[in-house]
Amino acid sequence: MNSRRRPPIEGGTEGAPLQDSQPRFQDVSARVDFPALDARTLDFWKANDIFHKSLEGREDAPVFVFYEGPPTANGRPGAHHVISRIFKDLFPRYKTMRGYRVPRKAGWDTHGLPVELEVERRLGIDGKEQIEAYGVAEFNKLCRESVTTYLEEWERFTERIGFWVDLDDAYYTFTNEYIESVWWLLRQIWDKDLLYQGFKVVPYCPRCGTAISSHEVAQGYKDVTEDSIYVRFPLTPEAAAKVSRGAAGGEADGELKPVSLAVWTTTPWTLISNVAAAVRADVTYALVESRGERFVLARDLVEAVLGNKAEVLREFPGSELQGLEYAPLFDYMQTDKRAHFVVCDDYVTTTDGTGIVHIAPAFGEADMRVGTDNDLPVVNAVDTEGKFIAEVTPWAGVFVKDADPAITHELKHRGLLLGVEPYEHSYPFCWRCDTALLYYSKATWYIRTTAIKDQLIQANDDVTWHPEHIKHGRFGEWLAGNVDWALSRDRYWGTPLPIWRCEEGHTHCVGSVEELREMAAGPVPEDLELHRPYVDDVFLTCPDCGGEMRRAPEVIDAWFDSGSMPFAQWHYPFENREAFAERFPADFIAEAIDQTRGWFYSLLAIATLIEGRSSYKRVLCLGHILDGEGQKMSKSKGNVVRPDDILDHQGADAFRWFMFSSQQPWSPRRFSAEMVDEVVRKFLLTLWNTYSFFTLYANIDRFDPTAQESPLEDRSLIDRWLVGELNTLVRDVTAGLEAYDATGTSRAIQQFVDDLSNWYVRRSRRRFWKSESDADKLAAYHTLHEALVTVAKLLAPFTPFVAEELYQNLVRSVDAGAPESVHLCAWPAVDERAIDAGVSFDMAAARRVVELGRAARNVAAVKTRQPLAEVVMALPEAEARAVERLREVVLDELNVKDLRFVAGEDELVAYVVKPNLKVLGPKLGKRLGPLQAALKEADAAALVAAVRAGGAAVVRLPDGEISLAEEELLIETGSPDGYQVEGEGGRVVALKTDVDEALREEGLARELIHAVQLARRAADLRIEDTISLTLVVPEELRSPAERHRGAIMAETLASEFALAEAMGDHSETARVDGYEVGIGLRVTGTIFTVSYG
RNA sequence: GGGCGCAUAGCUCAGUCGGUUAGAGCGCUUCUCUGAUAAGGAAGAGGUCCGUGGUUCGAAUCCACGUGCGCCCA
Repeated sequence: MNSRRRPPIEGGTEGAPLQDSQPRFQDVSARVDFPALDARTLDFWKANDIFHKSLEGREDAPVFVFYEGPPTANGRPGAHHVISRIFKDLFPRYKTMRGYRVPRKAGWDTHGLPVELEVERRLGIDGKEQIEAYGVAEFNKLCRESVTTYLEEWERFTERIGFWVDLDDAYYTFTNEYIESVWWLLRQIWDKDLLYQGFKVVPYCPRCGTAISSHEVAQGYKDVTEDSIYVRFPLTPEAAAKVSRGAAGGEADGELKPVSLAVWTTTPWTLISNVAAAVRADVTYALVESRGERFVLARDLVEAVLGNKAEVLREFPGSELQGLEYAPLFDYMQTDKRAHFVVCDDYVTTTDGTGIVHIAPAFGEADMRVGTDNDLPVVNAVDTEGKFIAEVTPWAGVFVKDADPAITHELKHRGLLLGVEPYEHSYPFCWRCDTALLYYSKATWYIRTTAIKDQLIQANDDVTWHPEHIKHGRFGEWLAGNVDWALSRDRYWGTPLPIWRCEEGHTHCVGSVEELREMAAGPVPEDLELHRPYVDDVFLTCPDCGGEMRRAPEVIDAWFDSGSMPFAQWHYPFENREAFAERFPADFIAEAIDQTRGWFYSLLAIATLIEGRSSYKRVLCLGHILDGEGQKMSKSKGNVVRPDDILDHQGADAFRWFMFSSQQPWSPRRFSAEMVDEVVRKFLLTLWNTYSFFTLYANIDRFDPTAQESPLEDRSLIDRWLVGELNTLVRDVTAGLEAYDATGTSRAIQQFVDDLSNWYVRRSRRRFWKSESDADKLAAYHTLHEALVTVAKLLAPFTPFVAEELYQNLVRSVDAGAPESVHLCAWPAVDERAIDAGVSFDMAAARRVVELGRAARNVAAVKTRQPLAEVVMALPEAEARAVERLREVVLDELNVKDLRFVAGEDELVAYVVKPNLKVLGPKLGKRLGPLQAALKEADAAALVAAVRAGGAAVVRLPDGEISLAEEELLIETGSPDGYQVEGEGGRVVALKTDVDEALREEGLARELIHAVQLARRAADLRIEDTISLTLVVPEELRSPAERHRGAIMAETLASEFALAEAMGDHSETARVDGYEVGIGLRVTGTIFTVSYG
């Protein structure tokens, strides 16, 4: 047993063999307070301006361009903001270490409806009328304040999670400069004649008198059951004749029977405004007769609508119906264009109704589009309060939904009603007042993005998407179905639409403040605020007619603001033309997946309109955060995890590591404090303890990594193994991050740290303990130090705080010339020469047999503390040689005295033979089944003997014999007497389970040692305390205790040892091998004053 | 209602080109190791690989349809 020196613990200095009183590394407690570590790291970064140093002095370095998708700071940051901000941090940090200059300009999104709603809520007002009564100037002032309410909290949060971004140089979308750039962009679009005013059907709340934005509508969908009705649209005689052509009985009686289109609708009140009926060209329709009347409807729906009595007279494609005219049901409304005829459109389906859809362009988005495509009039019989207008005499002033029964009754009275059917569907209601929304057409400004659809698709082709499927999936299809961008909003707090119009109808789009001043009819205040209401007070002189021009009242969609950021963050083109040129387009952006139709689109669309290409080359889509039960986090459910709870307890690195390593970034992830705890235990603490272990012993031995070297080729196998694994890790993590794979890389690092702690350090512990300071010990220190330093660098982008802590202590404390921060270091380079496939192979082989041996021990129920005589193995030759080279490791791990190999596993096992399906499948086909049955019955040993002898195994099947070669069989094993065998994949490990008297006594001695150690701990002794040990043992344990007296004393630090009849002070009792043992301990001194021979 | 995605152990996730007994971690039970560790090791219990049908000698894997969930759009 080696004599060994114990490390001094706090205060244990008397007589310590340390000559150099200064430890080189700061002592590291095994206990760690990550939030405190975060705080001191943040202080260090701030005090030394590390972030800015990572940008300075790199003017010649290639630029890696990152765009910050601006969050809105009118609410507190939540757990879901953590994920995007840490992914936005990971890759810029990595690229910085790869030598790039990565400027990171922060940004804040400040406009939009959510901001207004928040202010409305705070003021206790509701709706546009009340805002105007309150005063737009004051209202907008509050909006401006609102978006900065939580700015400080956001900034603190951003720093706290370690997101490095330049907060001091942030862009805000509400500044005059930003707005001016947006105006310039709109002017470019205007000049291309792509900005126009049109009609849009929007969801509208008739009670609130306001349009409802789509995200508000989404909150208000409910499943309701309403009466739907089937009505007839009587075809004109000419149309009826065309449809009836060739139908049996059509001409027979000489007189043409009337024919009606069968039409279905869930909103009878829209029939007043009907202008057309739509069919689908490629659907088969039928002319049918039912109870003496003739109808046209989709063939597949005949039975569902009219029952099985209907007789089909004729079938024809929908395209045949195109253009046929019918008599309008109501004539209250005049039309200024041709109306009331059949059109074809692919949006018609045959899942409900009749396959013929009634079209009222004023009341449906699809209807509006069909109307536009077919040049139909827009007829609107409803006022802004949702009531019928005066022309609709019977129901003038009645709320449309309330008129449904009367309209239905009227149709029935006129013989136009075919039936009424309750219909369940989801319908939107106002989220504020719960009134059923109406779809309503409304004048709106558009960008004609459809004109550049092909360019958009082409621009998207150059973008790399993570995950890949979004590119041609969700996003690609969204682009393919592109509709014009509805740009205007009838609101207050937003970038004002820079369009002025005179009474003659001339319009002008202003592209700069300077132009505004030039065109203004009167003086413009020097410090004009470009928001409403101030900008509304600026009138221009019309260049065409000299009349007074007033600004169109709308503001623009806030998505246009954020999508303008590549330009507007620089006040481009009025300033910073170079900065823009250098930083367009972005190499990388990252946001949550819901931005596909938000920022990802607005960025792409605006850049394509202006520059003809995408403003980002690569985009990472992030999934949403769910709670521990997989429910969406929402304030109303109260299941929101506050980031501070995690940051204050587990720290930022734990939060980050969880996000990186738990799931792919784009999958929705469950999240709870418990899950982060697991990350802390499994990864951060494992790493920390390895680090703590290193500093403890390195300080005792005054190890200086800069003083001496340990050439790799002179190091032991396990050192070379670790260095090889380390370099493999560097290679894999580098390749992974180049491919933007955070999950695979973080998992690889975690696996390495596990191997480092639980294999390398555990196996090497005694090398650090031993008292001789030889080359082997030095090599162990170098190896562990290199591994920890390299891991710290690899971790720097992932867990920047703990990486910094390790680096400062492991590198900076011994090398003042090293870079000031781990984040200023170069990314580790792979030393390909250190990757030795042979060494990896050897260690993997050794670890496999150790696992098999441990399994065998457990199955045989022989404690590891009980030494065994031998382990016998049958391994493939290369693995046997590998295990031989690592003989000592295997012996120690398995606690056996000897290791030997046998040539063939048949010395150790009984066989089971199975067919090798991969080989036999293609050869035998359907005969496989019978063969499997036959092999179960066969004499396995004989078959194995036959094939091993170089021949073939012959198996009898019902349809004849079959010869099988060795490679066509799989041979498995089972256990002989006196041994416990475990086998797997052609490897067999047999542990000799017989225990002779000497082994038994040695085992008992180890049991005694263990009992004494437990007693030491129970008595709260320090590690370095030496003791006087008294044992009271039964007769059966007397011999082991005496025979292994030296080992017991050495292991338990006993300076005196006696076997006694009765116990003294500090006595404990323990059970050893079923016997009661008394243990007496008395402290006699410390290790440092005692030596062992 | 439409588009896209996901679905494997109680939970979180792997599973390569279609192949033999579907794995890991956490949790649970039992055992074990241990004076760096909040750890480590072994075994056990726990599986309708969402369902149905198809292709194939063979499907968690490929195809079709369906169900559930998420996102986006209605």
